[in-house]
Amino acid sequence: MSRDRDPEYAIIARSLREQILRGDFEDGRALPTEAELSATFGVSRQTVRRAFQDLVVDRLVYRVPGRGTFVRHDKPGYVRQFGSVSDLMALAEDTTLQIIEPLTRVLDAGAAERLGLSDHSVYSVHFTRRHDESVFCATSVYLPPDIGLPLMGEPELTTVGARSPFTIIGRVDTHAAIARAEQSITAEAAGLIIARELGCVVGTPVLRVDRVYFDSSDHAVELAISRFLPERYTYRINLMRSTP
Amino acid sequence: MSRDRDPEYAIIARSLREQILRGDFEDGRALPTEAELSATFGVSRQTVRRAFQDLVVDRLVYRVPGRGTFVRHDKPGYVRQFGSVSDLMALAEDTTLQIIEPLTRVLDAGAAERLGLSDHSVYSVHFTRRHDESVFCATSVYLPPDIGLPLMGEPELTTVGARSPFTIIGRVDTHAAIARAEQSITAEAAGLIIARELGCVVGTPVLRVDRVYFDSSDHAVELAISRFLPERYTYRINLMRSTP
DNA sequence: CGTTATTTGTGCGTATGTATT
DNA sequence: AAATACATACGCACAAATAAC
Repeated sequence: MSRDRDPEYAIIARSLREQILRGDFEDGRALPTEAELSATFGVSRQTVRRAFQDLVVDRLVYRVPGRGTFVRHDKPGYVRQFGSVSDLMALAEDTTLQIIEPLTRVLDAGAAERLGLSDHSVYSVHFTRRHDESVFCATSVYLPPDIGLPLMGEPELTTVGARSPFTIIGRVDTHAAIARAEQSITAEAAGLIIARELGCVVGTPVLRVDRVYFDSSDHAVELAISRFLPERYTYRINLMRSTP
Repeated sequence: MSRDRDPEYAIIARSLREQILRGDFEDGRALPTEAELSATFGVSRQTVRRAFQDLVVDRLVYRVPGRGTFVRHDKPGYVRQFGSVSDLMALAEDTTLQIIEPLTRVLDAGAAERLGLSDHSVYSVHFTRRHDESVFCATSVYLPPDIGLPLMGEPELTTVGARSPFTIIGRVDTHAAIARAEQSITAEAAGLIIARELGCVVGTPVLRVDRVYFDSSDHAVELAISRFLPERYTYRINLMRSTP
């Protein structure tokens, strides 16, 4: 009956996710059992199990046969795995971006140098990123003029407050194919601006990820500096010993 | 090789994983369909779907309704030159390790769970790591009993204050060859103990890296939790779009 | 000590929907 | 239009782990 494009299990998963994030099961109490949820939502037990799968993959809960389902005591959050450039672009799949400072031309010697530009003129845009309606990341993007100028026509980038489900690097990739990226990861204390945007206290540790993207001619086409809230985000990588 | 304790879907998943890593589906060819695998393995289509779930979660394949199942061409393995298991082992080349708490048997439910152990008994050792005589990292290592017990004979691990130029994972690798590792990175505030060991103020942001190493049978053989001083250490990775 | 009830895990069969070819 | 292939959803049965008695 419901015009919901979301399948049943996704609705159940979202409902449970909200309750968990609200702290309804904080004291080690178990979540409702499969049988209970199946009754209250009026679906089969298999559908409830399908909903729990998502929560387990997100490391939001763990399940023990014979006992029940429990929220993880260690901070869960949004986990993404970035092992390749495509993984970075796939970020748009389940997150939305909201413009804080629209795309404009600015003078920034540091950013220009990291982009390998002789001039100090770069195009910059600043935005936050959400998953499940909560902000987990604030990002500043710097682009060389030849990449940034054509993007000035995109209302998603030039309108303050605009929300859209895409990645800057996805747009850049249509102009200049990305071949590789250099990435460095460190920890730092949240400053005044970042703390306000992420909704945390000044001085809170945040994860800082700097990425420089290069096209096939090995010219830098984007510098992205992101600050992540650690309790809402974990950076995950799989490492292999050898290639197939 | 396959143990009868493993469920059917795990056997199918392992079989597919081996074929994928061997490169059987490299040229964009689709994997066998659910119906085909269900016939060849003599199981229901649901069981095949359950096997594919694991591969999708591991981002080894992606599935397209109406088309089929395909291996991701940008697997983590492609970044091996820059962020691989061997890189982690090479850490010993220019750093030294100093034992803070020697290798002992402890009860730790959390560590045991992450190692996939049914029992809570694990072997644990805690140490700092130096580069150029200054500490940049404090690490806690947890090992399953069958790996940890044989290491109790190593004086470098059981003597408080002992300094030596090696990595735990290097030792573990001689007992059980490491095939892959899962790594998650986040930021946190230094607690009392970590702050003292790293020589920083309590509350300072530190980079926390959790790694779980797996052998060729996909059994966890080591959990290492490291805290890095951001001003002395930055984590760098190069990401590639495709193979060079 | 075993017994029993509860809860999750595995596996099967079926039906229907949706996207692709 | 038809066939193919994955997605969702229901039903059922039994196994295994846990906890309470």
